[in-house]
Amino acid sequence: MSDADPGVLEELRRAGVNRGDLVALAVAPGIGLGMATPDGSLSVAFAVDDPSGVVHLIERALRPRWVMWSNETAAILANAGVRVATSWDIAAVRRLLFGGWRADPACVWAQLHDLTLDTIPKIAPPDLFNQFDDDTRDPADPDGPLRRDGHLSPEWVNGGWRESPERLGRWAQLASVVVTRQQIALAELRDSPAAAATARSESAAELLCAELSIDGLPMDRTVAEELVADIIGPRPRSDAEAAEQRAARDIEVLRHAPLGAGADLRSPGQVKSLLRGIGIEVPDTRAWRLETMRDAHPLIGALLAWRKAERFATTYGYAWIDEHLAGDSRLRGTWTGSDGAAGRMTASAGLHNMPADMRVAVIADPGHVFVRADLGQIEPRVLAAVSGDRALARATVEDDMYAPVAQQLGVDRATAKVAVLGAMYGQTTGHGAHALRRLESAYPVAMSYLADADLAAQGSRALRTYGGRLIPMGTTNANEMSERDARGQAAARGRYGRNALVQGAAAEFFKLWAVTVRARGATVNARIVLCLHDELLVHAPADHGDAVGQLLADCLQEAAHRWAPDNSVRFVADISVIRRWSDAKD
DNA sequence: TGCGGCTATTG
DNA sequence: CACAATAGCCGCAG
Repeated sequence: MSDADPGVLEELRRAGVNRGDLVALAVAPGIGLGMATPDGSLSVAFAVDDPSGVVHLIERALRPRWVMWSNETAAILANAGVRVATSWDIAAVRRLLFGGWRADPACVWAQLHDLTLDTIPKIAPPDLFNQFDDDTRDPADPDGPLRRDGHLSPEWVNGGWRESPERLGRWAQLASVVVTRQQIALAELRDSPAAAATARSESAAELLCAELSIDGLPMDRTVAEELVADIIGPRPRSDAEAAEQRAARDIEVLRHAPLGAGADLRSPGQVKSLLRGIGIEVPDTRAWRLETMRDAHPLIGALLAWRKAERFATTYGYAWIDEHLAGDSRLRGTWTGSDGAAGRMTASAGLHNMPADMRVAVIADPGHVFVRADLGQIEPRVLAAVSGDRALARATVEDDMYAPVAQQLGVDRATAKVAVLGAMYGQTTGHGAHALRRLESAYPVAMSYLADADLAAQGSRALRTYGGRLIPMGTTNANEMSERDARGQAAARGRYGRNALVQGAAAEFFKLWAVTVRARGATVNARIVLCLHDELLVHAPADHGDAVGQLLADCLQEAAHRWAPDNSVRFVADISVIRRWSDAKD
């Protein structure tokens, strides 16, 4: 650790930095570190090999809220083993305020300074453009981060900010300017009083994402490979052998076809022709459709089995294991805190859509357990909370809220469930239509909340979730399509908007729960290893298994109280302590 | 080579 | 077979 450390801590103290105060941070390993406070009381920059070490020191002494341009900073810290408690993630807050996906510094800066996004300068080819570049520079500060037109310099944005300690200091200063403007913008959202709280939990979720990407999901390679072998056979030793296995799988289906009828089973069109050859006419060849005609011809069953094997061969086979499962028995993907639409967490490497069969290979380390918890009926409970429907809220006192809803509607439970889900997804036709009318009279507040969202989205008007996240509604070019198509598109937007408010609020609540668990679990070495929309998988020392289970339940109540302070809606979770993910009962 | 369509998996 | 996502392969346009 550098000699500068005690000094910098003193400087923060002198500047009056306390627990939870905003301190903007820019780090570049091997170069240095810059820090600044929004009120200008502190601005430091110095060279240091391991900036994360300095951050760690300050974190232990003061625990400020670290302002970061994006979770790249969180990743640098976490890679160095430094896990800060709280942050203000500028990119995450930008997505909250303005929706969409783009959140790079140039874009954030422009938007908060009322500059149009299409005037953002792009990086120029070095030799061609240098002569013109001078025109845009600020004569008083030619190498500075700001251009005369107010935009950030593309040279700075594209890595120039980390070239020297001085530049890191200025980069942190700019971040501290941005955070103040973001706070003002959040406060101006009068219809979304929760927005500032959402900004903090979404920021913490970015810290969690950086850690999830680094930690990975415990997975036993031997068990995973055995499972793959059971389904598609042993690992091929050459490309030729792989092709042989592939052909052998194809034969198992094609031997049921009329003599000479060949088809590429990977081509939906050719499969349709193949089926026509055995007297089966279908609009598409999806599994649920073929399942209903399994008895019609032995080829159908063979084809469905082929599909399952093919899925493992192409997506979750040996190549997937080799690419994503590291030597330390961790399956790693890249996590993002908020997708473009409704704000759910997403992950690559198939972490969110891994076949359930693969869960047998997700095994806790020796001496450890998984504590798994999944929220029960999260979307209808969230609907009750965000719409403020007292009648629907009363139903949430039950573990199974569909039971009282069914009683209220005078229908059976299955019908009630389909009706509620249909209302949230926008189904207006078919079997659900009758029960939907009953729903409207029993829960008018919740149903009109959904209908309003539907109507606004149909009119391409942007929406905000309960937590304040903007759901932008793209306008489609209606004069390029028929009247019928235009109506279909509007209806699709309506369904999308209706669902986005429920799914989006549920995602925000889930993240608040997750970051609460992250904060409280640290003291017993409990680490979240998977977030699955309404389910948390926590890896913890076996001795603490039951305590962590209780902690997950406590954190849920804490999150519920902070998120919807009137406590009218009850949230429930199913919690179990297990050694393998597949041991959880569903 | 890029992209829309189809398919499968998860919540 | 509604809402969301990631991911692979095929077929077609350029």
